[in-house]
Amino acid sequence: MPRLRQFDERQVVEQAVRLFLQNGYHATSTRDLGEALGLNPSSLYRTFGDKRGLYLRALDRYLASEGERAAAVLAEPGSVRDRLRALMLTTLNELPGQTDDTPFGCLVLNTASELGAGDPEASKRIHAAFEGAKAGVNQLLQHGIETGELPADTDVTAVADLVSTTLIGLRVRKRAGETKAALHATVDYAIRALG
Amino acid sequence: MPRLRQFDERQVVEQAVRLFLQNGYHATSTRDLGEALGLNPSSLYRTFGDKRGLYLRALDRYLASEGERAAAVLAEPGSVRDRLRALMLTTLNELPGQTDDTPFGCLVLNTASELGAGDPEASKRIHAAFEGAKAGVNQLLQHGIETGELPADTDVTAVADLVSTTLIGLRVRKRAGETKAALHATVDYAIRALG
DNA sequence: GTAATACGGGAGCGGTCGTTCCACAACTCC
DNA sequence: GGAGTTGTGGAACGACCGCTCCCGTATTAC
Repeated sequence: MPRLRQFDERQVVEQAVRLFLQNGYHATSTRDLGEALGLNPSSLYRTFGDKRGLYLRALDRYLASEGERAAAVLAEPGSVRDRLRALMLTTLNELPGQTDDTPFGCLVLNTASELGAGDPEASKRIHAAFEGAKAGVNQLLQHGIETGELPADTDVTAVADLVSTTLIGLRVRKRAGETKAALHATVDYAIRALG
Repeated sequence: MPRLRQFDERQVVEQAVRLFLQNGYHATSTRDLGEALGLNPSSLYRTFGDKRGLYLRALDRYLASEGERAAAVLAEPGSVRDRLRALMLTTLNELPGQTDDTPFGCLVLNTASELGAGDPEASKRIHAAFEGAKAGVNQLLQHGIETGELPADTDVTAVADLVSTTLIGLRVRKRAGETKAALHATVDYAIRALG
């Protein structure tokens, strides 16, 4: 019955992710979004409700793609150490289009820092992301114990907690503009610390 | 010759730190600041130039007080492990007045996340803070080796790098609203991981 | 006292914010 | 083809933004 939508919603949300990654929530105006997404205000508001709605959609999209990315890395063959290293390194990869002087960082962590725990919907997603990361590392470590790569008495919970906390630190340091060399060195230290 | 200033500049800057900690840079308006600081626009702008100037002053004040706090902890007597634990725990302490549902986090990291590497003056301060933290931990570890508390072959650079990255992760997790119990557990894991 | 100087109070500037509204276009169903 | 429904385009709303200006006031130097 109706007229068809003239834009790809998914593509639009992904573009919104980029904008929010670059400038954060408050510094990205609905006009910026409309222009970059090729949407006029009425389309934007009809589709996403309001700016916060679009932000949460972008956050969801980001979580999904990051989750896929992490799962793919963890599912690869190879030693646990290699996969853990790969996991850390992929979180440091650049999205195409971002420059070195304005690294994007992680939308989850940027959200946590900018909005704090004030927005309940955002908080839910942040904590889900934290738990997901920890669970992934946990599972990987467990696998390492089973194959004998890691000592049987490894405190999986503790190490997974530390590794995921280190991952957070790494991504914030990246957002702050630290060099790849420095971040890669930290990754090496972390792998080596596994013993 | 002139009329005396009727407010305590330092007190005003500290109040600005609190506001920026709570709401971030963009979500804190100059009117919010003026109201909370008891300053009308003309006084505010005469004293600090503009909003960004006040922000950088607040950042400087924050860096100074955090630096003092860290130095005090590191200078205390006791084992290296105890002091390292104390250092981590103090970064998780609450400022008076903040509630559990809007934890403040760290102004340095909030700045890094919200503004990215875009503001050169802010970036300078962020990197100085990172380097300072790493240097402090480094020095403490070195001391631990000299007293024999830590193994002589400890890779001080690597451990200091990892510990300071973990500190970043801890503070972001706090800002995200994680429980004290979870954060304290991570601190325990980190200390234990020293071997 | 008088001149000089910085401050306090507050109205108000131009601009941008998030958001809404409405006329019109495009599509499906009958 | 007409009715019904949804999307698009763009102007515009009230609120708030960072910031400036002006004027009366308080203080110091002489």
